[in-house]
Amino acid sequence: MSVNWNLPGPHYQATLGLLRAAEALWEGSRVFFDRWKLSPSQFNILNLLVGEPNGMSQAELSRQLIMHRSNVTGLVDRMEKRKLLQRKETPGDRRAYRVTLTERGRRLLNEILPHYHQAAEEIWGGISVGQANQIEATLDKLSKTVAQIAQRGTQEDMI
Amino acid sequence: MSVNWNLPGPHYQATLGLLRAAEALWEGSRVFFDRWKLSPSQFNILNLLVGEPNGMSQAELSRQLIMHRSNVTGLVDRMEKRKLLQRKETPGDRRAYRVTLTERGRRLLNEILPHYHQAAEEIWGGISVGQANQIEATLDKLSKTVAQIAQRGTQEDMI
DNA sequence: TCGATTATGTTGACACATAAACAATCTATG
DNA sequence: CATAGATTGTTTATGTGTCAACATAATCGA
Repeated sequence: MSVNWNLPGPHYQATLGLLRAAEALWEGSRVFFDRWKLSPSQFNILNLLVGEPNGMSQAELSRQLIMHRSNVTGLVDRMEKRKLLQRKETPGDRRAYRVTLTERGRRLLNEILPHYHQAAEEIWGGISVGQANQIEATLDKLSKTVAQIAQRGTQEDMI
Repeated sequence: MSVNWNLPGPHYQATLGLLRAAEALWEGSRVFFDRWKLSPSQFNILNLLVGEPNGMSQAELSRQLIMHRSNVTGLVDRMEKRKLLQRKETPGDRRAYRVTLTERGRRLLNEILPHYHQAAEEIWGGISVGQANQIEATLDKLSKTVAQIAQRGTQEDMI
């Protein structure tokens, strides 16, 4: 008895801190966009669509935003109700919509972007672009590893 | 006309990447805990309570987890229904509960922890403890800055 | 061309999160 | 002591997210 079960490894605290920081960042962005009654996802949709004059299908949006199709339905519903977006029919495909920015949506995005850029500069404060990129790269690697590990647990009955 | 409005600063991409990584990490932890039908928040509750033989009030939980009181109600409801937790009355305070782990909750946590520790080691892979701590520190600083900036926007009508 | 498969969007059931409003209770100050 | 204010937990409304099931429509292979 009393083998070294459950002993936290050296990276245990770092992982807890990482997840806490990730959550704090996400929450911070939520509060930031609250001024304009937008969620981070809604901002991302505006940001994606502004470069697409022909719009995107909801399925494309769900892939870009890494979220389920069914969630896009509700997001687009609410943003369409606020007249930030509109659904147009897709020529040659009677299933899909083209979701495009309205003039009102474009105006809102242009109102937000300067604040967003300024916030981005402040967030990184004294950190150099090189360092920022390095942290981003590390985080990106970490995210991919996490995704792999997480997936592995759900595939224990593989062939 | 044509001043440098809306020009993305050098940190713009890094910020987008940072938020994307944060989201990916959070999503990864969600999928990881899914094996045990737990959400990350539920795991955090188990993890908090295991060190508190006398339990915690729901208000204390909400402060530790940085979430709204009303959310704790539902989380504790669901976990109590699964008999992972129990609400006991607080002597001397008829408003509050003491939320404590059941034996079943303790067993579940002990089942998860080894996997969690192993995942933590894998996530950080070749990264040294020193580097991990440095990244954690940087992220912590970034989170705090984000929180400040986010808050500032909601207080424009201050005295 | 027919039939199976795949793709798209919606719905319903559920979980998780916030905020506001409420009742019950505790606490501190006059 | 009395009462005004703070704290605790719940409820309701709303938004965000998942998943499974569904109807419709497109596509591809035999």
